Amino acid sequence: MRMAEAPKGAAERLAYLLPFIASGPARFGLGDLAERAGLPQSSVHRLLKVMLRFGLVERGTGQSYRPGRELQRMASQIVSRFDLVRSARPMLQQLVDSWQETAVLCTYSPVSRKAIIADVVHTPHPLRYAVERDGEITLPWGSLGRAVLAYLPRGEQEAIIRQSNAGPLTGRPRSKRAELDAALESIRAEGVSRYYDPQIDIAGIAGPIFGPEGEILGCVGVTMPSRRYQLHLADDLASAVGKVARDLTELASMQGA
Amino acid sequence: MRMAEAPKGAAERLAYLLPFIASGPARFGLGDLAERAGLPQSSVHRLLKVMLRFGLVERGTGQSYRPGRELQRMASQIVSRFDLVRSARPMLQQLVDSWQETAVLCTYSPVSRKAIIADVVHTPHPLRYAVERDGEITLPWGSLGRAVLAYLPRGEQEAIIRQSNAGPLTGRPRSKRAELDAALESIRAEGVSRYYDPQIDIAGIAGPIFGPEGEILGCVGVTMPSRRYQLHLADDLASAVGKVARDLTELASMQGA
DNA sequence: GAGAGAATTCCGCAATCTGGAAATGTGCTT
DNA sequence: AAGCACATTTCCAGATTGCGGAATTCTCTC
Repeated sequence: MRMAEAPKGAAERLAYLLPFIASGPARFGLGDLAERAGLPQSSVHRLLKVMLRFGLVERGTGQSYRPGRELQRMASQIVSRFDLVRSARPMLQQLVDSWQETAVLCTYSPVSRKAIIADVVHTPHPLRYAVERDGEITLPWGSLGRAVLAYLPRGEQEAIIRQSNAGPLTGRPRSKRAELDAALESIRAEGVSRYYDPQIDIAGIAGPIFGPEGEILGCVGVTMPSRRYQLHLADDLASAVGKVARDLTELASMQGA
Repeated sequence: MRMAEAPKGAAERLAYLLPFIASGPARFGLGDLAERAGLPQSSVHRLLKVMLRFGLVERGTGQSYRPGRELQRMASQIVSRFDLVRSARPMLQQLVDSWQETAVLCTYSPVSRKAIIADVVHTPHPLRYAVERDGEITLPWGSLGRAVLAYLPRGEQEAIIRQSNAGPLTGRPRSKRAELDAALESIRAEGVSRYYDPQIDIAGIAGPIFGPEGEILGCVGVTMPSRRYQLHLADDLASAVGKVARDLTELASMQGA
């Protein structure tokens, strides 16, 4: 969907294709992949031959490819050391049980410079937002995005802010830079990101999750309509969310992450 | 550890390095990786720069690299569709509860042409074999290996048998080819692999697990000292193991695997 | 602050990659 | 069965990109 992207060089292109395969359908054709990736078929075919040899893809029935068992194996191996999603599940559930609001886990994707919704436990309330797994979250908006943005290295922050200003309008004027900086600073000060915007009727609280070397992995948070936000004891909710985030950070540091 | 392996070309080398990173330590140096992979440092460095750009690796504190968040993310995504290891866990536990013998889950790695122990639940008996996660299993021996080998395409079977004959001695003469073929045939006939060798005091029963397109993913099985094997009602055990294997196959087909 | 070891850059040669187009293969329809 | 449409695979010549030993720079350690 993005344009003006066409990595040069075999290694770059292989790395570039990997996510298309990992997140693509269980069966796909050469043409599909070439189109999705925006690369010439003959080039994709050459790379696919390499991946075939290394088990990253395999041939399916008829003329089709599928993600390879070696890829599966590697994925299991990586995840088996530390599975953030699995570790977080019961905690999300716990948050929903206690507060009756939707709990979300996001992981940060350094490449797309977005946070991706890795897991959700929905509120029992009938009024709730359509938060779905694998959804993308742009970092400068909302409690979830900002909980991540606040802890990114300065340079990356800059790039993201510039990029999302240039990006498509989101229905409201971009917040002023100074305002955003202040918000990020206060997130770092409190260790929890709060967001409350009655105009678009959304509110939330989120806490950052770090890896063993202090790099930000993602965040946990709860989101709700801003009207319901007012009914909660926000500070209690914030400390509950903060605790979950810290617990996950600790887990990530202990296990290999 | 293997020699005479040095993939030519950037794409091949990138694919070649991936598993070293995925299964390597949480922190590693350029030199480490270069040595483990048997490639010149400058080449590895060039590839690492590419991976860096794609988030497959990241810089750690000081001079070190670590597996990247993009790699984690992809792994989670792949695993979230269908996690054989997670699905199998309760079934392994169940087998151990019922039979008091060590239950094992293996996944087949097409590249190394071996099965890899993905999970184990140990028997409560004090006398048990040292079966450990991530351990490698050569296919021509044992119930586990053969449960996989029996369902591999003919060509791959040939390669594996030839390769392991040429390989290091394993303490006993290689079984005759005709004998092995007969064993594999009977495994296919029964749908379960039985192995019983009083000489080295080991026995086991294993069943194959298939993916959505009929490709073999791995196997589940129980292993034990051959003396204990005689005490069990082998047919009941075999049907229990077979059921677990079929259930996992069905799960793998329903979910995206 | 000096030294050891690691990571990074350099550079000329050439092997590997590139992509349009042609050839081959596969599955579906008549 | 035969033919058709579409997807995959091969081909090719030009040149971009990869290659790796050696020199340089950087970073921890003592």
